[in-house]
Amino acid sequence: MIATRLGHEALVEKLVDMDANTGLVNNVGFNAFQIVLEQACGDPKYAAKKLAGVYQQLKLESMVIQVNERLVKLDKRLMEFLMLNLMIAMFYTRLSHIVVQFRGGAFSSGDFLEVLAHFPDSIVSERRKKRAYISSILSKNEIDRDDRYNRNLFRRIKLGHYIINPKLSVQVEGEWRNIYDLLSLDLLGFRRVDQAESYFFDPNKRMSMQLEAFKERVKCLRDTNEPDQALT
DNA sequence: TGTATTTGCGGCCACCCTAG
DNA sequence: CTAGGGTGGCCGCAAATACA
Repeated sequence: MIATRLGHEALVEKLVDMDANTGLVNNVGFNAFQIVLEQACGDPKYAAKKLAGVYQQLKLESMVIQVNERLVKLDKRLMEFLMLNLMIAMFYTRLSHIVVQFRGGAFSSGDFLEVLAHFPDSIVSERRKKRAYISSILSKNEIDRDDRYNRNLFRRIKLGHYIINPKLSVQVEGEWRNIYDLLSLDLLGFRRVDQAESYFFDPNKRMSMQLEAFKERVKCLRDTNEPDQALT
């Protein structure tokens, strides 16, 4: 994990060859790939120079998730695969800011646009970096969308703003975990310092209130089947 | 094992809605 | 009222499957 964080390609290769388990998660619920993405999202230089090498060495294939008692396989070639992992990767660093900046907001196409701009074309084609395309993926996989290939990955909480479907589960170390049990809602608003694997809280009254409201809403969506009142 | 048919899927594009 | 962009339909390719 440290090796991926630092973008040390040769070391990652060595570890993967030694059968290091890339599915293990750290204390905030991230696996090696998601740590790579978090790093890439916050550091354009890392995205441009280190990302491609480490990405390749991790030898990703696919991930399996569980939604509505159905198993859904996401192949690594699918944009959905990358976008779900990006949402996870941006959970602590970016989501907190968005929640505070825009009342009742969450991830929007602009967040992906901004972050993907620094990704090399070998990982994301130019076409896939366009706003229209990103929007269409978000929309297509929104839980209420009537689309043949809707994978129910996202929940829209207002126009153009999405979060990971609160009823989505991922398999971690052989166990099915709800995504918001794996990612710690209580750590929203904390930030990572330097290369450390831990997060620190930056206290701010207004921010705390917005974050509390957001956390409550997500918990409610996860635990009930009521249609979301705030969505018009 | 080669060919036909089906199904899955990515991406293009136009319409329409929303915010300003 | 307008521009920007979210939304959803659709087209055509490619992989999978069925069948001889």
